Amino acid sequence: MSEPGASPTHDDRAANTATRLHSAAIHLLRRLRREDDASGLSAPRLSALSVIVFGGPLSLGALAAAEQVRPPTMTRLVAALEAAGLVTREADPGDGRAILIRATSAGQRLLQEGRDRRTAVLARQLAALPPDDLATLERAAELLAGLGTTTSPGPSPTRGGVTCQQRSS
Amino acid sequence: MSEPGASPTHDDRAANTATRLHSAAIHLLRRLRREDDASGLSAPRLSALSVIVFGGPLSLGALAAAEQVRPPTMTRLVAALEAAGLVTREADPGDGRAILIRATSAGQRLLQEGRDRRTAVLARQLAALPPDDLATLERAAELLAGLGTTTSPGPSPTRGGVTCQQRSS
DNA sequence: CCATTTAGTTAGCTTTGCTAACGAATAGGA
DNA sequence: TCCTATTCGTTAGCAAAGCTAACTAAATGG
Repeated sequence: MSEPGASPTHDDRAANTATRLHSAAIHLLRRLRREDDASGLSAPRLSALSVIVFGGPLSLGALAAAEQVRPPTMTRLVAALEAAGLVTREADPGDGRAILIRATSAGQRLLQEGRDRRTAVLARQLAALPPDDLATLERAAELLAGLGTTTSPGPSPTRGGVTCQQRSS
Repeated sequence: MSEPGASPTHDDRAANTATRLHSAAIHLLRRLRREDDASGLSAPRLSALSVIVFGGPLSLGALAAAEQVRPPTMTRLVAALEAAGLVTREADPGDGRAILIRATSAGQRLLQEGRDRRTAVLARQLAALPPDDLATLERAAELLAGLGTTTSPGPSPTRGGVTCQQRSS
């Protein structure tokens, strides 16, 4: 990038870091996916359930938007969660077209257990790091979460009615 | 976690950070996937091509291991890359069972362009960060890449013949 | 009151992951 | 030397997750 030997510019470092974060994200998720079997819930389902649990009852469209997925995809995910007894689908009293998706107590319970199991491997690896490295990753997670939400200038209000940032898993 | 109000333990912070990194990785990749169409190459193909380009000619098994994927999955990915003229498959002169996968010049070119495009969005966001935040993420990417390779105790030898750590994108 | 828009679903396709089962080639022991 | 492991890659077949296109039902609005 730019002159070899010259100290890299800010933009060069950004591009390089973007590539490496991209790679890291791919491999991190591939590793964590191995733990899915234990909970019986795949990553997309677990992620959607997480939004439902923490984001309160919400519509399918809002859920799809929060998960950055098209409505038909979310329809299928919700159907699977409903079939598993983890969420319910009720008519929205204020809008006959919309539905309200709500987590059951079983869903809340399973989320906790499943997510814990899923991240346990990573947590164990992180716990083995020296404290300052862990702090670096803590801050990195914050920064990465912030990247997605700062697309619009200004303080940006509620961002779709979902509590946001709550969503983990 | 642990006592509310008490300062969190190292393990608590590790668990918390694991959850947030997990979430960040999911959403980061979902955002970047949107850029796939431009290069015509999906994330798994781009990632595999990257290993081939930077990891030199290597066997299918080594490639599958590097990508943390089963051999049949890699067979299909390589077939797609070969059909697109991005890699070649030649017989290994030293082992009649194995094959050597090598990137074509078209593959090298496309990797560069495709990966740049794919990470451009992220790179732009990163470039907008203050230098010390960018440094934090640089270090985080290093740490995350290191997590996957330190599973076995001891210095761990060649790990499958791949240069390792070379793999970017 | 009818036209337009919006919310969700259904249908159908592609890609990616897996396991199981197989053929071919290598390695090692009797 | 020959016969059995083992290993490498492929094929076949399945499930999950993503998409677009097309549809129904409900709400909006002129």
